[in-house]
Amino acid sequence: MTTDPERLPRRQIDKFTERRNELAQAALMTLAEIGYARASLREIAQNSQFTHGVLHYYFKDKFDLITCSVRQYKAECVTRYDTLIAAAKRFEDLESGFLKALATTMCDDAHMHRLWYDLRSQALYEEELRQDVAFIDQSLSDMIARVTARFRLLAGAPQIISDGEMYPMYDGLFEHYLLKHVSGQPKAASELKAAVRKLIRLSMGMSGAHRPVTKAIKHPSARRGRN
Amino acid sequence: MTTDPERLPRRQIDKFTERRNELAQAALMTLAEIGYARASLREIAQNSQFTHGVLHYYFKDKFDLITCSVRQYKAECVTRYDTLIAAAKRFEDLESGFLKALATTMCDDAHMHRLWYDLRSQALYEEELRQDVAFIDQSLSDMIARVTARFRLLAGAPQIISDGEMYPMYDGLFEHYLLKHVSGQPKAASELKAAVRKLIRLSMGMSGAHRPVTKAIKHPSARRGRN
DNA sequence: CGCCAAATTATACACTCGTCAAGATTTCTT
DNA sequence: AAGAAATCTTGACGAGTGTATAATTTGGCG
Repeated sequence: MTTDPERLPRRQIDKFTERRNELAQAALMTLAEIGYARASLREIAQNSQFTHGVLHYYFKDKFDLITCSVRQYKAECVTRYDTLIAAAKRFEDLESGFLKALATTMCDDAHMHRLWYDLRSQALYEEELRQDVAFIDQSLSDMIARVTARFRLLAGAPQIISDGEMYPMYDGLFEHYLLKHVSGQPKAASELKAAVRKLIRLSMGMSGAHRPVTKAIKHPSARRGRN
Repeated sequence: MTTDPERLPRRQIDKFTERRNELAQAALMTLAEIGYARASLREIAQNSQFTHGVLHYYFKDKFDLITCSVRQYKAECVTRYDTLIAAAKRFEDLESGFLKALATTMCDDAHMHRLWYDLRSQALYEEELRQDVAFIDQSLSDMIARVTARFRLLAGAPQIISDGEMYPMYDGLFEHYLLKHVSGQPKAASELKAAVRKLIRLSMGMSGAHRPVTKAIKHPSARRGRN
């Protein structure tokens, strides 16, 4: 029988959830490595410092472990571009920084991203996953919304497409070039940047060739540093 | 040992591949129903009129069966909008027809579409799947390219974004609203249509509010044959 | 019909899976 | 230090998997 956390003193609850998170983290590694369908409890335990039996001590069942891992995953990736947004004062800086960050995380965190697409696809079949997946999707959509809002502010462009409609397009591009990257195509990252750049321009009513307006935010003092 | 088709008379080859396709079709149903990860050979056979042993008579192994099914799947969906393209003479007709067809297939063929996204996600993990997935992806991209080319022709708009970059955006929207639809959101279909409509307009340099130009194909006779 | 090969079934094997419980070990409290 | 509680290991169970092979049925042809 799993210990009921509600009947434990505060100190033990901390330790309990602490180990839970520790195991969830290890599970996350295994999930990212071999995928949702192939990640068995024994395999997950083997990538941790415990044996497979302990998983049932900290988690009700496999699904409890998976969802705990997934929630942990979300927290890692949702604020990825926020410092970038806060720092960028010019359209070009935000754009180049965003594109570079996108391409970098696609390559460096490829395994985590593919896990996300794996889980989201499984949510098409397993109803139990949908709530968590929908929450993460919304978080990512919000993140894109913050970026695009900043883009519009810096370029002085109006919003001609809603945030909820914008995110799936970015996501479609990311998923597409992620598959190309994982498949070993070396140009996937640069192609992602080029495609997203066009989507940014499109979504703000700029033709691809147009130079961004960079509506003099405050003082248009310096125009240097193109890219 | 599986019978080698190359050593059989022509008549038996037909029967052999015929049954192969028959079984692949049954497998496709099961795959769409319960997903790639959960589709066992016994489950697949149970949805056919045979027992699971016969699968190894017609297929080398499970992967051989899966890929055969996947190739069969592709053939069904790639020419979906071609008659629509050929028939539409005005921008508005093509647009409304395309949007309606998109929404209809998303609802009616939801299980097949979710299988496609399932398989594409699994290709992120299983290298053996990537070639088939890449081929289907390219076929879908070509299909979108034919549609958008027709859009541009009817609206007299220039191409401001490449076909290879356009497809993932359409696909991202489709995948997004498919998940919403499968999750039971009744407005998913109409939201898909609204979002794709905006993407069409965006990709041709029209602001969302603008009425399509419908550059009166003055003398359609001279433009015939473009396809 | 009788026969042989193709086609199909039925069964078996070795393996992995999630789950569970009993026992061993560590940690904490008093 | 001793007992109690928390934690971890070990091994087992039944179900399900892909694969392989022997047994059986089917169908065409001399």
